[in-house]
Parts: sequence; structure tokens; C-alpha cells
Amino acid sequence: MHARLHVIGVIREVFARYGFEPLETPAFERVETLTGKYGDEGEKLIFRILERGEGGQQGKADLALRYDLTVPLARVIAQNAALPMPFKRYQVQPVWRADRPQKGRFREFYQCDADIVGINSRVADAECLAVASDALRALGFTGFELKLNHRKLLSAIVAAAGAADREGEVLVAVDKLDKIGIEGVSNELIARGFDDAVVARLWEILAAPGDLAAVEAAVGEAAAAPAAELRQVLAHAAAMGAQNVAFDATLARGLGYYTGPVFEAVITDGGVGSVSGGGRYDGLVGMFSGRSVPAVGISLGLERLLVVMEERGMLPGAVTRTRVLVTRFAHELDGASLEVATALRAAGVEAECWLGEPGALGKQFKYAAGRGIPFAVVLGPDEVAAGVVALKDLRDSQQRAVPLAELAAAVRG
RNA sequence: GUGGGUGUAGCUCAGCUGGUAGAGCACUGCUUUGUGGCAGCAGUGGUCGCGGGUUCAAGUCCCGUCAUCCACCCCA
Repeated sequence: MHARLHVIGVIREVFARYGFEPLETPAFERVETLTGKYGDEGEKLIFRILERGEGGQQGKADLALRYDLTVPLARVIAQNAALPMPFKRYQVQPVWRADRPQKGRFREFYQCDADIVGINSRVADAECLAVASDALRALGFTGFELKLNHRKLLSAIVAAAGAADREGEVLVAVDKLDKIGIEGVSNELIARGFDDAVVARLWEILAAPGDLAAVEAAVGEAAAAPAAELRQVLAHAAAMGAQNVAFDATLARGLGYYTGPVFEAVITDGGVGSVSGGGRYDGLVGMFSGRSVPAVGISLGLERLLVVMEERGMLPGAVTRTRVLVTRFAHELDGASLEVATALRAAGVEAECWLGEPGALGKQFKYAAGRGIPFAVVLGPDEVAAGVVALKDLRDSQQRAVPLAELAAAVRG
């Protein structure tokens, strides 16, 4: 939890710096709110909550655990028409997916989302990239890639290859390019029954998947508008100092609701897939209210960040905030120890009093050292008589007498 | 949703072809009744994930089930 709170704190700080306001929503939504938003694969992974009573016995579900934070946000926006726009909100909460867990993949995990609602702007799109970049850098990452693509460009690419009617299948396969290579993707497409000519045309278009101008030229007129948008996003992101942002024509993004630019962040050699994803979803709020509200957002996966940070020693070890253990010398002196602990807390110092039997100071020191508590206070007859405490620094074993009035200052971190 | 690995003391694990459970660390005590981290000695601690089955006998074999990890799929 110390590590998690550290990471969450850093991310919230970055979000707040951009003016995002905090929001939380309930763990569950109505089933209808979540269905039809994530595509076929995603929909299978929604945890459904059986109805109470008779309906539940028949397997009917009326509620479901949220699958992400974006759809609940869209629902909130739809129900609160008076919000001043553009509305910028951040949200750090768990989501649930009925998946089989494995490395970097959990049934319950935290997403850290920042979204800009109510405006269709390339600056807003770029701000999402800048926020993600800032957050990753603030956490200590240097080797990461922020990939950028455009849903409409993807459509144009697939159409130009001659497979417009089976766009989803092509995108799922192409998205695996950096994992299974050109041959792997080709094999998958052929296995799915795509024509050799379609596959060949696809590779012509994607000959240089990182080169926006080349992809645009290969696709033709249909690519002009999305390509122009991407250039603006790239320029704005650069102006905001976003690091390692690059166009990638093979970035697909599975979620069904994206309509414009899409993003994804991966830690170089992180081994946990993407740690962040997002994009523009101008149609989602309208699915609830009929009122068209444009929106764009980015999401960071807390646990995936933690997995990589843990592996790379980027997290502080197990620590406690407790600064001092006040030992207990003997029952007759319990009052003195408790009063010292109380005075320390009143002075704002995190202080614990030994809860086991008094005496056996060695045991108490061992406990404190094991907890990572830096100081121990000893109050025996000699100290009480002299109106001081013995303050022992457990890290270097140095011990000295400290007047009560100076104790808080002496142990403060 | 598919395939595979693992589940034995608080922790990390060992336990051969079935014969009635062990190590290291941790913990407790003593050496050291006002001071931890080192050392020595002694000790506490286990429904062997759970439920069935086979057998004279099951941690060990079989079936089921749950949990967990890995890969696929998908994604944060």
C-alpha cells in the first residue's frame, strides 16, 4: 500500500497540475449502461451481477461491475447537463474484468484516468499525451513509447487494402505486428480467409508504419483529414513537452467507442503490455442522452506500472511512517511512557507505544527495527527522575538523553 | 473462453518406485533481569488447499473442486 499510495499520489499530482477535477463513481452500473460499448471480446469480460430474488435464479443480471472508468464518466456527463464545459475530470478507482489473470493482468485493477469532455480539440487530444508523458516521467520512467494513431486513418487503411467489411478482424491482427511480425500477422489474416491480394496491399500501405506521410500517400485521399489531425496533435504535444510520442499506423486499440485519435503507452521491455491507453470518443455520451458531447481521455494502469517499477527497483522498500516507538520499562512507569507518546502525537509526530509486556527492552528495539521505525524512546527510573528521555537512533545505535520539550523536534523526519 | 504448472510449518521449499512429515529463515526461551541487529544451545509450530475414491496403509496413485501462476486470447 505504501508503494501504491506513492504511485497514485504522483499521478494525481500530475492530473491536478493540468486542472483535472476529481470524480468517483459507484463500483457497479446498470448492465445496459456497459453493454454495447467495448466490442465483442470486451463484452464477454464484463462481470455481471445477478438480480436479487427470482430473476437471479434464472440467471438474469441487471447490474454489472464497471469495466473501465470511461463509460461511467460518459453516463455521469449525460446525466449532468449543467456541467461547465469543457469539463476535465480525473478518476483513480478499480475496474473489474472477468479475465484469467496472469502476469500484469488482473481481474481487479486500478485505472488512473484523465478525460476532457465537451470539446473537440486537437489541443485537448495532445494534452492527454502530455499528461501521460508527464506522469510516466514523474514516476521515474525514461524508456517508454507513446504511440499515436487515428481511428479514421485505420478505417481508411483497411478500406484501401480492400477489406472495409471486415475492419475489426484486420485491426486485431495488425495490432500484433510488433509481437508476431509481418509473417505472423499475414498467417493470421490468411487463416481468417483474407485474400492474398488484400494482405499484400496491406503491407504496401504499411511498408513504413511509423511514417505518417508515407502511409497517407499510400492510402490516398481518405487519409488526408485524419493525417492532418494527427499532425496537429503531434505539434501540440511537442509544444507541451510530451516525450517519446510517435505515430504508429499499426496501433489499433480494441475498445469499440473510439472515433478519432487513439493512444497507447508501453514501457520499453516492460513485459506487461501497454501501461496506458486512450483516445477520442465523440459518440459515447450521445449513446446515453442523445446529446452529442465530444470527449477524449487517457488511462494509466496502476498495477502494470507497479509490476515494472517493482522489477526495476523504482519503489521504496517496505516502510512505515511511524517515527518513534516509545518503549515501556515497567508497569509503574506506563503512565510516563503513554504521556510521552501522546505528547509526540500532539506535536504531529507519528508515535507508537509498545503494546506488549513492559520490560525486555531488547525485544522492543527488535520490534521497532523490524518495522523500520527509526527511533526508540526509553523511559526508566533514571530518566523519569532527571526529567529526560533516552532517545536511541535504531539505525546507528547512538543514544542520548533528550529533555521532553525537545523530543518532538529531535525525532521529526 | 483454450492449454499447462503449482498448492506441505508464519515465509521459501525438500519429501525417491505409497509405509504414517523435514530443512533454512522467522518466532519463543536461555547464555545476557536497563538496550535489537552477531554467535551458541534448547523449544513452539503442520486438518500435507478442500471433497471423494483405490489400498492393510495416501503428502505420494485416481476423480472432482477451489485457489494461484504462466502462455494463448484480449487488454490497463
